Amino acid sequence: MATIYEVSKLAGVSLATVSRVINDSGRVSPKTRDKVLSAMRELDYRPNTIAQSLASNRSNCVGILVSEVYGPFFGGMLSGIEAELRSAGKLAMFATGHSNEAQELEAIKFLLDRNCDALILHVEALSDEYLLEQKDGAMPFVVMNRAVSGLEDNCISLNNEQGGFLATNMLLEMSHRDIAYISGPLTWGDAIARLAGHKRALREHGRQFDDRLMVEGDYHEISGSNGMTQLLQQGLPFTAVVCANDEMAAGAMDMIRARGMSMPDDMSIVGFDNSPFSRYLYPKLSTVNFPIEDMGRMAAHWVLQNVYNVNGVEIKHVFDPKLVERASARPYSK
Amino acid sequence: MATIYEVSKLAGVSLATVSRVINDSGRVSPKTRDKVLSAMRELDYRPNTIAQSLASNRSNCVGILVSEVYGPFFGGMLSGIEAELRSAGKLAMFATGHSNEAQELEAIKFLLDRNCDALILHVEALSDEYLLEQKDGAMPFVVMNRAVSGLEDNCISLNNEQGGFLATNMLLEMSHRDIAYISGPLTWGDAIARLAGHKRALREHGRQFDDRLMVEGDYHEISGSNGMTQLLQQGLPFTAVVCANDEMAAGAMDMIRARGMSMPDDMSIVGFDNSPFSRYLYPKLSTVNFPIEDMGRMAAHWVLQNVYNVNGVEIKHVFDPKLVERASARPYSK
DNA sequence: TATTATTTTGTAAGCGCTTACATCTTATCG
DNA sequence: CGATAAGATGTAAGCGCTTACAAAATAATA
Repeated sequence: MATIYEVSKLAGVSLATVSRVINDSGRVSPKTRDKVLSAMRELDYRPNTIAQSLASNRSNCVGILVSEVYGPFFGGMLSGIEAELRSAGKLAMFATGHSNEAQELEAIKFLLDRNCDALILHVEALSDEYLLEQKDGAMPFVVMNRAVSGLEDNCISLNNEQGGFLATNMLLEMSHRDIAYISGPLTWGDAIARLAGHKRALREHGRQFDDRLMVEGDYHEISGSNGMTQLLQQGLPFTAVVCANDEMAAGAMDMIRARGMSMPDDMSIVGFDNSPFSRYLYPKLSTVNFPIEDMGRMAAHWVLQNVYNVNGVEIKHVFDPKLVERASARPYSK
Repeated sequence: MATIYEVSKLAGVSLATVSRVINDSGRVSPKTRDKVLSAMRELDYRPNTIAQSLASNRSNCVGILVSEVYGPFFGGMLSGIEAELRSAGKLAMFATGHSNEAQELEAIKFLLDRNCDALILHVEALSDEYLLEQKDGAMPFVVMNRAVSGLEDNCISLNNEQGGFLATNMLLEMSHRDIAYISGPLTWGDAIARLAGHKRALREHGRQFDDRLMVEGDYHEISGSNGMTQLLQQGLPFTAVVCANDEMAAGAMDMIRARGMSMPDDMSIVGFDNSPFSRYLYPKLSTVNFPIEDMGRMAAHWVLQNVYNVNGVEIKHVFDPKLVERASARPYSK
């Protein structure tokens, strides 16, 4: 592999000049630039990025920490981030934290050691305090999917409360009166917010929230079917259920069917996330859209602007969810 | 950030000695090692990986090229690779090729420029010839999901033919006689192999393959429903259909239902891939398992063994698919 | 045209590490 | 106990770039 030295020799100029044309920095006369450019072409020269990083203290890499690389959610996020970064010539490297504090910390260290220029974090176990402490540290970072107060400028999140509201509100406007709710783990902020939105919708429609019509799941399919069983066994009447994510909705639907009920006739159901598979379900699931890919792109923009000084769109910190109406919910008629 | 120089000063030894304890290379007396170790601890020293790479000509990064980072397939693959690499202290960096030759080539260059130590490629547009040419190049690489002849040692793939066979064979053994097939794009090797397996099953059961009962899709949902429509409109009788992937199966199921038929009573259906969502479908989809995560891990092992000399399990180049029997197919009874 | 400002180019000192080689210690053995 | 081998440590030359700073070339101005 040719080095900058060989290029400089072939072009008959100094190292510095070659470096200048590579980085398009400083002034170089058109004539010299051409000489250098053609020398580079002739030698098929490609700068050694490692050496560049060492000398410039810039790696052009951004580290991405996700809980899992698996699943539609993270897939969408990575996809958005990578596309955006890539088109700016930056590299994405990733590590996983598995929603576990020790692993998240270790992954951050791992990425830090790699001399990333910035971090995009989707962390679930790390505390707000920890994140706050890093705010003025050396490493710029964005946090996805959380709205940490005092750290608004670094966060990109969804208005989960509004999403929860939209789901229940739709059902209410369809004249459903008794609406059950299968929540996500209430140790997580997004689950809390979604539930809060559900309650607000109830309140605004003059309905009272009934504890017994709510069960806490863990965002996995099985907790959706278990939750549904529990709800059904109580014998309390309800004609619709909102699930805090699509996985649990899938589980719930399975159970509803197993009980011999049909959807949406006997039971309306709405999910949350608008996962790719939600439209494969039967009936096609009405759900709340989570624009995770757009949010990923936005995170990448944040980095591009704040770290690499490329200016682009204005950063949007809080995204709004939208309802996706399909076939799993329909107006209630006695 | 402390540098190796400060460590050496604090420990009262030379740079070389510190480097030796960092890399656990060469001989260092226990006493000195302790001194160095505690100096490192005291300074919270962490080696600068960029500098290490430059000096040692090793980056400890492996580049991963996938078509998309989206979707269950690539998600599983990345997940497997990352987990394995990570536990060996190696970094995964990725880029996307979008099944497009120019983009795949560019992504490879991008990764190459990043001084990866090896590449894991999931490429669809690049020709066998191109891959063959790279075989003895400077950059070690594994290719996923293809079995290029002459490059067996670098490939990790699924026995797609066998998968296609299993799907159709199951149906045949359930006494179905007329089985339709919705194929993937026949420009791709895996689609061709799956279809070949289908034909073999037919043959082994003394049935003749009928052109009219086969349509070519593109692996997306919509082509599954379109394909199904086409199949149904011909008026030829058939009681089961196998789809070359689960997405198309989802589309086909939708159409079957839209036509007022019910599954598996009026029509049996089997998919391919065992995507996570396949068990959310109704009825739960019988399908052929694609152990993509295991294959990802294996690719990582290949790299670990061939590039980093860490020895582990024996490399398995061709994986066998397994049938996952669920509810969407049942024995035929007139 | 001499003088000064401006643009273009070169020089050389790192960036933080690895590693061949040289040097100095300590153990081994006749 | 001296010679020799083996073990421990140090010296210094890079790895391929960037970037102050200095120097040279060119343009602008009086």
